[in-house]
Amino acid sequence: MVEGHEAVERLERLTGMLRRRGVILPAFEIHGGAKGLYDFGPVGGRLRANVQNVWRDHWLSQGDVVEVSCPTVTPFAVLEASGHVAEFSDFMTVCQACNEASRADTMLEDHHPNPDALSMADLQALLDDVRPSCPSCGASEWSPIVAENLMFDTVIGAGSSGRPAFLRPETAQGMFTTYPAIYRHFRERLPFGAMQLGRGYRNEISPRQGMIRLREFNMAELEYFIDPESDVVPDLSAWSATSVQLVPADGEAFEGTIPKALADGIILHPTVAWFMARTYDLMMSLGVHATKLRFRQHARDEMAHYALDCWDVELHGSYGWVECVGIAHRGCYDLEAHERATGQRLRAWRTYPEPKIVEIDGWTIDGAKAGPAFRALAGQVKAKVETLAADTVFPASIVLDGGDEVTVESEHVKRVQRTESVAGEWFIPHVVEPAFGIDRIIWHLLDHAYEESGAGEEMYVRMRLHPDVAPVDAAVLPLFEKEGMGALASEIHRRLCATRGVLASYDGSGSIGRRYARADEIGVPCCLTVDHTSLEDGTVTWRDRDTGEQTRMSVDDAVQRLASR
RNA sequence: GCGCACAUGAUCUAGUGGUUAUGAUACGAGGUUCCCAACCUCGUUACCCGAGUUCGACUCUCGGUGUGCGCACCA
Repeated sequence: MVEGHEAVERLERLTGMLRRRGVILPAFEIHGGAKGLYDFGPVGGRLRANVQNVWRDHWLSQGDVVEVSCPTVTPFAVLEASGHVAEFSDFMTVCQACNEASRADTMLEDHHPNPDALSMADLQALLDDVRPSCPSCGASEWSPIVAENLMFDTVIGAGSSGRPAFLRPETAQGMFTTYPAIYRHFRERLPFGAMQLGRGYRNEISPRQGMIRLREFNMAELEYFIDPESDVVPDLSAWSATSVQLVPADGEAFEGTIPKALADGIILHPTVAWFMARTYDLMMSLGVHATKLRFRQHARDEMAHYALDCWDVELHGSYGWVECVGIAHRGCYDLEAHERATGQRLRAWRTYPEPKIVEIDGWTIDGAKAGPAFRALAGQVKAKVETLAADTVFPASIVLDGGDEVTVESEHVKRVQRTESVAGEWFIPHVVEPAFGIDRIIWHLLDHAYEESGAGEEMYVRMRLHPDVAPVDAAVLPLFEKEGMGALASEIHRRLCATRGVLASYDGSGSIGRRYARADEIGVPCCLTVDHTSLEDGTVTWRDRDTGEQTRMSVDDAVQRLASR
């Protein structure tokens, strides 16, 4: 996956540095480590927090989005309703000849219209019956099927009273299950969004590629609920000059603007286009390189069956193009699924522009007469009668669902004639979901920002992180730790750290050049150096990470500048 | 999950069935230095875990764990 010898070495130097400096490191290493689990260390912790804050502020700025936080432990029934129990299970079988593991349903596709939907027992029976040949060696002796569930399972409560549960594989379900509260919060008016930053869990068969495939990961999802019949179109004019790389499901990759791709029918839905555009802005404000970002549309057969359109944001880095964001139009799938499973109403009310006048003209039963006449069948008779046309002549013979035929006399029925005014209707909102893999994004921020210059012993490393996400805002460096310069620098350091939103580090060891280098390596955007002049007039030099340029300014100005960023 | 390879200070690495296990960088203390990994002195830190073979294992064998790569998997 990693291409080229030089790229592999760069990747090794980068990951080595991230470990050494406490940015990202394997978790539980003193116990031997655990696959697919990573720590954000003393430097990485704030990097992650900064990325999450930029993400949070970006979406909250829309004004119609709220943040919620739901449990990671999720009852079985929730994920059964959402389809995850079925979707996240693969039925594996192992070839007895060559030990190659294969998915049973994949091998049986030619023998059943939809083997993916079969129960484990039925699939086993079909496998025994068909005995497909192994795609690897051609033999056809298979081990019994084993269910591989990609979700971590657990139990809520102890002993026999415990309810089966999973650690959530995505945060989205929490937004769907809490939909009624969100709907109420927004005074029952679409569109609106709910978002959540949190952890998700997938018991991956084989975590690989460092931070790219994790078993526990940080994700951030936004569920934007819309009225499918609304003709309000988001204003995309702000992006009419922003060219992005687009890879449509059919056709060649090209560069173009999002509004044009929508107008040309390549992007299928205006709200999807809106979130693509907003996501592009977010990626830029995090420091992603525009040339290393592309939108790739899912092919029809790649999309979940309910999705109406889906675009991934892929970022390019040491592992090639990696899916980091998915922007999916999920239709009404999720709310409908939970509604079906619970019987709760997960809908929104749509008021018609004009109330609809409905003429009701038909029949119903006269309970006092029909009840005694039909006794146990009265309910069924009522249902049937209410479907009869207004011009039905009684007595009439009708056939009930059970096959019984009854004769309904005119005394059993009453004419119903009235005019009703219907103000609106309930409908299931559609959902557009941008879902972000925070760890993957952070990885690419680091990968894009990491810059080496020189070679061998002379190599110099600079992490050109965006100042909004840089783990440390400023380094305070006394030129020498004597004659009061150290004390003054310590004072400035404390003052900066006491300033809301600012984190500074103090470094007094080694030559000044070495300390600049240490700061550059983890991407500290500026260094404030205290020298002899500082002792005289209270100024410091502000050194810019990227240019190395120094500006002399008062301590107050420097603090002010950092605080207002 | 299968196969191949690898595992030595904080990092990168040398090396050995037998005394005190290399080197560099980094880190710490001191000195020097008026701004970009300089220099001098001193110092701290390591053979992944567990069993086995052996008088003796960091070294050999097996198992585990982790890492990389290939296959499979990836809502």
